Amino acid sequence: MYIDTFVFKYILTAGIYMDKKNVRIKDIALKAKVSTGTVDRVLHNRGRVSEKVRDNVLKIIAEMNYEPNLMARALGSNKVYRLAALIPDHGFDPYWYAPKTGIEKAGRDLKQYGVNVQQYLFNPYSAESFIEQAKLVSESNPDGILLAPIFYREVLPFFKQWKDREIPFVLFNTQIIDFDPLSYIGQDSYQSGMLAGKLIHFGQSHPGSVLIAHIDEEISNAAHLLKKEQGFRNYFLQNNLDLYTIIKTELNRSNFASFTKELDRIIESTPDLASIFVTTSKAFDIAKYLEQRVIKHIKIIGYDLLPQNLYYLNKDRISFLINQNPKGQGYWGINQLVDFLVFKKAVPELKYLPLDIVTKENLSYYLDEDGA
Amino acid sequence: MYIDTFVFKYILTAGIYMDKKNVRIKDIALKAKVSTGTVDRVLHNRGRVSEKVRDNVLKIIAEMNYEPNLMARALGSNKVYRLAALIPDHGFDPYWYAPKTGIEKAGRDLKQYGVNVQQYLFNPYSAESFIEQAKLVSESNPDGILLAPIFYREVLPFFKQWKDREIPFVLFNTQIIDFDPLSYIGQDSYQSGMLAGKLIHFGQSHPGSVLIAHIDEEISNAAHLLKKEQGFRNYFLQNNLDLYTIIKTELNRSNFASFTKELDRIIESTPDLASIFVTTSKAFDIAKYLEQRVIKHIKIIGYDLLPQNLYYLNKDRISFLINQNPKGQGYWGINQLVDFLVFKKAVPELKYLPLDIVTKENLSYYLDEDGA
DNA sequence: AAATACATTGTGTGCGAACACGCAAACTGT
DNA sequence: ACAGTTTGCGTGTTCGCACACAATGTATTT
Repeated sequence: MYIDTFVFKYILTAGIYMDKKNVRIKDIALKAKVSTGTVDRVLHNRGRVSEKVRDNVLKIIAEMNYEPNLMARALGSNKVYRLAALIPDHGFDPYWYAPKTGIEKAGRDLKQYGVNVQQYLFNPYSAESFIEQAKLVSESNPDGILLAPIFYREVLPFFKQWKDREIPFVLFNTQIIDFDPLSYIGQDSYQSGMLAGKLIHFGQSHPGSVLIAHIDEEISNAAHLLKKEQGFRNYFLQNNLDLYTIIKTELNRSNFASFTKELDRIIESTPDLASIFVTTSKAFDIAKYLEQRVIKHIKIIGYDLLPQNLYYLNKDRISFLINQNPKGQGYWGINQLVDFLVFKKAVPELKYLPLDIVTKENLSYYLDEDGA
Repeated sequence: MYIDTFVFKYILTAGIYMDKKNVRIKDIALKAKVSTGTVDRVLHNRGRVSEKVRDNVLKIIAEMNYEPNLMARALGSNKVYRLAALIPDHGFDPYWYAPKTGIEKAGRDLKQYGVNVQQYLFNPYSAESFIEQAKLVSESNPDGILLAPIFYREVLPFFKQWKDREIPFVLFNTQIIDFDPLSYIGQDSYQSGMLAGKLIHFGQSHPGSVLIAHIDEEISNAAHLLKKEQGFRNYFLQNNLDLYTIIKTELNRSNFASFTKELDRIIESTPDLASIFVTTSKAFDIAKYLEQRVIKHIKIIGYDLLPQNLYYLNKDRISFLINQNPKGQGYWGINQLVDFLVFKKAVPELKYLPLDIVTKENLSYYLDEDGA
């Protein structure tokens, strides 16, 4: 009778049990007195196996605590997985540069597993552009899709189509629960609003006015922003900080004159304004304005590590940036697809990434992180 | 002539170049008109190869941009790597629980690569205990070692020994550059002091007194603490905040009476004390003290997500905790060893982990993170 | 009783790299 | 000149898994 030598190889040394190598299909076959082919059939519900044998094999698999060797699996199957990433072009909004790099990093890391990521970029301000690229994605018939579904109405037909064709898709940045996606990767907007509230409250011990500024050229992300606002307001409510006055504005960067004018109006009419919470990644616009007006006492909290934001962060014009980890969103999004497709693991349908508080002093650690 | 079909398989679709699968040794052999064995010899400087062939193969390797398939490599070699982790027992100091879990997570993740991690725990307050466990590590003759070298003098002979025996070792938590370790994983203490300075300054816009509290039963970590203090002080210096008075104390928890008495003395003699920076993971002791004395206006900044700290963080008695990512230190430490031993990658000799600013509102994301 | 159908189980090959082995040609020395 | 050594290179097996294919066995039919 054949017995693998390794079974004996890694036994006790000085009473300390050394984990032996993992159980293989072969070991199970041996113990169950069947061939590896049969074990394989049981494991993958492939072909037919008699009740009796199946039950026995399953029992032994459980007993021996079998876990497949993922490397051997990936090596053997040698399949190429083609993934599509459908994201906005960062030429239109620099925010989208980070997810792109995360996706690219994931692509590099996973290349050895036969993963191939193709990007499809669309104009975040044009629904037609989105539809056009989404069609291309569909036509390319990928094995999985990662996308930032910022056009709710327009994306739904694609979801339906992908679901019918059984192509798994992972969302990031914007959460949509229709047609149950494989997974959503992103930030908890409400909670990040709370966090911003905490930071502002901490930096402003004496009550005063606080401005919430929504700066975006479109309202396509409105759901996000409103959740942030809600979280922010609730922080002050829950902590009974009713001496703080919260005011709010919606600004449009495309018209610089009106942008400035509106801010002028607010500053003038709110002498006790001490902090501004910018719900989008455009805090630098406020910082620039304050710099021009030589106003130094107003603190800014914003989002995302865009170069323009970092410029003002390093000048201490922006106090904190909340990092929504956009690079990580791209990175983990691809990883979720691969976990599902290649490694056949169960993937959580919701993955919130950390809300990092970034300031001048700890910035460097968040810049070139490995996407992890 | 034999040509692999895959070379032609993944070519252009609609003008988009699809990355083909990775180059294999076989492909190189084919192009260089030698056998795979020869390519292998060139790659590993194993056996002898004529100048001419060697140069040609090297050229083609570079040309084709060959990258070995790590999975195939690990699968084939089938070696068991035994790693030793030499860390303090968290029974003596709960701080060490997190690194332990990180090490364990890494062990689980890497088990499939034939990695086996054995822990050796020592009493962080006993040099003898450390020596004893370090000896056990040496005797077990591991393939690699991860350790928190908190006893400087005592660890040096072991470093020498391991270096002689060519056992790579990675340090975390405490940086020691003698006998050049493979890598150091940890935090930048100076920078974290700066960060604490920023936070306290932000929360205390009106000048006042600030207390630096070193709380530890031993001074074994003193180098750390001093660097933190230095960074902290330099924040105030560099920003010309000379209206802030920085005072300092060293407290000892083992004697509760004197601990309380010293704090009483400071509080009394410093009426404008507004913030306390605790350089160790024992901020909860200060929080408890302030709670007992019903003092609410003094803000605390501390380190590390110990359960006791979290208790006071959630009660808003501690404003912020700087997370030194102890779990990540363990996790990445093991990973460095594996990258070096198993995957034969180059590993950075210094890896600083992010200094996360943790508050009640973003705590949850740092608690059950995957160690990444 | 032989032929056929179908249910069940076993065997063999390939994935990419590592490495042991082996064999021929080119040297070496006496 | 011939045995022995060194040099230079090719072959074959292994790792664990997936999957195609081959080979059993059992039941039903003619």
